[in-house]
Amino acid sequence: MPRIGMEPIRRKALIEAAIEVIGARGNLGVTMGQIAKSAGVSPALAHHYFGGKDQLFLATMRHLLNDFGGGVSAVLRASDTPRERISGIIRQSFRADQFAPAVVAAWLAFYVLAQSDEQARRLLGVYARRLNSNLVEALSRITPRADARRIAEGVAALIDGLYIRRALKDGPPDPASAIALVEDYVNTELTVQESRR
Amino acid sequence: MPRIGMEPIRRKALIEAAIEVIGARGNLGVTMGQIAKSAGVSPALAHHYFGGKDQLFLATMRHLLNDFGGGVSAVLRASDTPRERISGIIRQSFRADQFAPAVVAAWLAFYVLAQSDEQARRLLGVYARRLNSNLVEALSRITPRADARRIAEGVAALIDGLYIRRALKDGPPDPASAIALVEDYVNTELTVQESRR
DNA sequence: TTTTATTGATTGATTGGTCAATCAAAAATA
DNA sequence: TATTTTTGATTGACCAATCAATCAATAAAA
Repeated sequence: MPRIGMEPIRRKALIEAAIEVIGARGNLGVTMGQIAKSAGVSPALAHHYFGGKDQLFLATMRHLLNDFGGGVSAVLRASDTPRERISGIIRQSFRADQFAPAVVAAWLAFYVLAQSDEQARRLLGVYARRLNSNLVEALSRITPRADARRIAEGVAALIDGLYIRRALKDGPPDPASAIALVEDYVNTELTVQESRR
Repeated sequence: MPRIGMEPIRRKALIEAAIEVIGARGNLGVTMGQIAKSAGVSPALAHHYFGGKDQLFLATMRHLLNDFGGGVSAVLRASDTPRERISGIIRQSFRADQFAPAVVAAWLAFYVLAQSDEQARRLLGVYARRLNSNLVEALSRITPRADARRIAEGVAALIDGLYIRRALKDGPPDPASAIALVEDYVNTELTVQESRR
C-alpha cells in the first residue's frame, strides 16, 4: 500500500526504532531485523533506505548529535551573559531526556563505535569541538584565555564523567546534584583565578 | 605435549589476548576464534577453560579491575599523608599502562556491557565504591565530610571523563596534563573550602 | 505505463558452542 | 627399571542458529 512520500517517514521511524532497540539491548549487537520489526517494516526496507547497518547507525548517531546540538544552540541564543551560556550548556547536558535509557545506551555504544569507525569518530569529534569552542568562547570573556581553555576541558570531562557515572548507577540519576557539582567547579575555578590577580 | 599446570598459563594468556583483540577492534564484537588465535590456542580450548564468551569477558574485566585495584592499594600503603594518598590515586588512574589503547577500549566496552549484564554491573559497582571510599577516607581527614564526599565525586568523574575523552581523541594528550587538571581541582576546592571557614 | 513503496524468499558467511578423539606426561604397578 | 594406566591438555570437525545483504516480484499511486 505505497503512499508516496514515505521515505522521510520511514527513515525517521527506523532511526527512532534503532535507538529504542539499542536501548533495550544495551549495545550495538542488534539486528536489522529487530530494528525493522520495531519500526513496523521489513528488514529489506531498512536496507533499501539506508543501504546497510553501518549507515543506519551513523544516521542514528547524527540524529542524536543534532538533537543535542540543537538544544545547546537554543540555550545559547536564549542566554545574555557568558556565565549564563556556561550554565545553559551544563543544564542541557544533564536534561532528563538525555538520561533516557535508550539515549544513554546509544551514546555509550557510539563512544565505542567511534574507536573503530572513522566516520563515527569524525562525528563525535565535530560535536566535541563545537562544545569545547562554545565553552572556551564564553569562559574567555570572564577569565584569561589560558584559564578558559583549562576550565573548559575540566567542565567537558566532568560532564562526560558524571553523565556516565549517573547513567550506570543503579536507581534514578540525580541531574540536579550533577549540575550543582559542575557549577561549583566553574565558580570555584573562576573565584580562585580572580583572587590570584 | 601436555605439560601439567597449563591451566593458569592458558587462562592468563587468553585474558591478555582478549584485551589485545578487544583493543585492536575497539569493541566486544570479537570472536572466540580471534582471541584464541591471538593466544596461540584453538577456540575449543578457550571454551574448555572459560565455559563461554561471556565468562571470558567477565574474567578479563576482573583482571583489569584487580590490576587497577592492586595498584591503588600499593600506592595507598606507600603514602604517609591523606593528601599524598589522593595524589597517588590520581596518578595511578593515569598511569601509562592504564592509558594503553587496548585497556581503554576494554574499559569502554565494559561500560557498555555493564548496562545489560548484571555481573558486569556489579563488578563495576564494586570498583566504583572502593575508589570512592578511598577518596572520601583521605579527603575527610583534611576537609569536612560533606565536602569530602562532593570532592571525591568530582575527582572520580573527572578521572572517568578525561579517560573517555582521551579514548576518542586522535592525538594522545599526555597523562601529565590530565593529572595536573585533577590535582588543580583538588587543590582549588580545598583552598576555597578552607578560606570559607 | 512508469515510478515508488514494500516484502518474502533466499543465500553466503560467520559464529558460539559441542564432542569425540588424540597425545604425552605422570603415576601406579610389576 | 620396564610397563601399564590414568589423566590433563588440546584439537579438528561439525552443527545449529543467526544475520546482513540481495533480488525478483507485487501493489498502489501518478
